[in-house]
Amino acid sequence: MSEGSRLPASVRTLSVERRLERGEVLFRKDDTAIGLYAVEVGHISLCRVDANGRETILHTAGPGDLVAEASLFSPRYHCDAVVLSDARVRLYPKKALLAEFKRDPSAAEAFMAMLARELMDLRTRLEQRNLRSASARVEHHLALNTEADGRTVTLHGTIKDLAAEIGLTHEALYRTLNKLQAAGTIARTKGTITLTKKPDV
Amino acid sequence: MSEGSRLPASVRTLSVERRLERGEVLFRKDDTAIGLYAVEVGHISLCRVDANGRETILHTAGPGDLVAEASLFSPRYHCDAVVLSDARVRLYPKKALLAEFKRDPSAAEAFMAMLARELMDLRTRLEQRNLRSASARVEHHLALNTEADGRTVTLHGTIKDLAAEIGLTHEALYRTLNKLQAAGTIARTKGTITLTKKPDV
DNA sequence: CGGCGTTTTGAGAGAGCTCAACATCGGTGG
DNA sequence: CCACCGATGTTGAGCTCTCTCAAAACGCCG
Repeated sequence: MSEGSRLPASVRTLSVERRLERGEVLFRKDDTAIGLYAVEVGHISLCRVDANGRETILHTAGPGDLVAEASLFSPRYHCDAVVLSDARVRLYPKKALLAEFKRDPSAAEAFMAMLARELMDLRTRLEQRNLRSASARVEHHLALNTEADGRTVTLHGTIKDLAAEIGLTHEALYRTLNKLQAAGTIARTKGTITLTKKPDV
Repeated sequence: MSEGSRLPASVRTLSVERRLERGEVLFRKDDTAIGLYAVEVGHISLCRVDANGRETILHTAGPGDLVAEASLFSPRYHCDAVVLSDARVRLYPKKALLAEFKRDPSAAEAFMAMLARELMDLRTRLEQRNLRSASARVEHHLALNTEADGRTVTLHGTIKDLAAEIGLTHEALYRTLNKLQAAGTIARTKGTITLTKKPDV
């Protein structure tokens, strides 16, 4: 889902690996919060069950994502965490983490920085979702994901993955890429997309 | 835009108010990062300009939103901040903020907690945007914004505001609310929407 | 009463989703 | 080496849903 900004190495030693099968429950709402998790493999669904018993998904976390950061500052979890597909996660016990933060302020700062960076990223993604047309979304994504040269975008997964990331069906994405290519906005090679310089009207 | 989780009171005294008119620039990419801003009135647009000179909007911050939290951990800003509509913002100088965090770890913790909470909120919002149908979005929003009773949702602005918040046109929202009401899913009064108990099939 | 913004309803069109079929590419095993 | 298989990539056609543009009813305030 996300590229996964790593937790500082100093706190990684405090973590515990855990493997889970689909359907298992990582934690439930109102369970005592023992820490946050980093998803390494698989998917975890965070959801809440309403008065009618229907569940509402808050978020689906994939490899590289953190789960329940807020549990660090709360005695209990605020939603259920269910394993969607066989997963490997890493538990960072909150006690150890908070102690480490107190012991080493730079670790705390690194964690804050990580949260802040992820916030930025999410806001940008949300902004992207406000764009309705497929081409606008694609261009938005491309414009913000170029290499240093400002024109080349390296694809890190399949086109289907990209489609999911930007909230389009893969068919729509294929067609949009074709249109953009035909229009001369982009050029494609095996694993990259290049933005071609547009004349300034 | 958001409800606006406040910064801890202890750091508020470190802040400086500033008023800006539409079109003014709060900061530019690569400017020295002097701190983060809290938007109190108006809107700030965060954007980046690509190689072709076209700007891409990363985020639009409104009252209650923080801007450039990541600047705390970076020597320079990473995008432009332009005033969209006459605004009042509050600058929290990073030096003072970081010093305060070091002096009082609980302030640091409170800040972290705030970031974590906002992350949760944003992820949920992004999840909501993955729902394509208007009714699904509305129900998602309602299910997650009930009062303690789990059934009543208090509207804090106009319906138009709500429409913008969940990413629909106001027309679509009106029609959807009508449908849900006709279907018996919700009931409406002046400033509230109530979820009516659904029979469990 | 007149004006302004919200609420509401109507009609039409476009864009992406859905379903479906087919091509392509790697990997696997006979 | 070739047949097979699954997943990705690609294209087609129809449909639904929301957006857009328009207009009218409503409520609030000066």
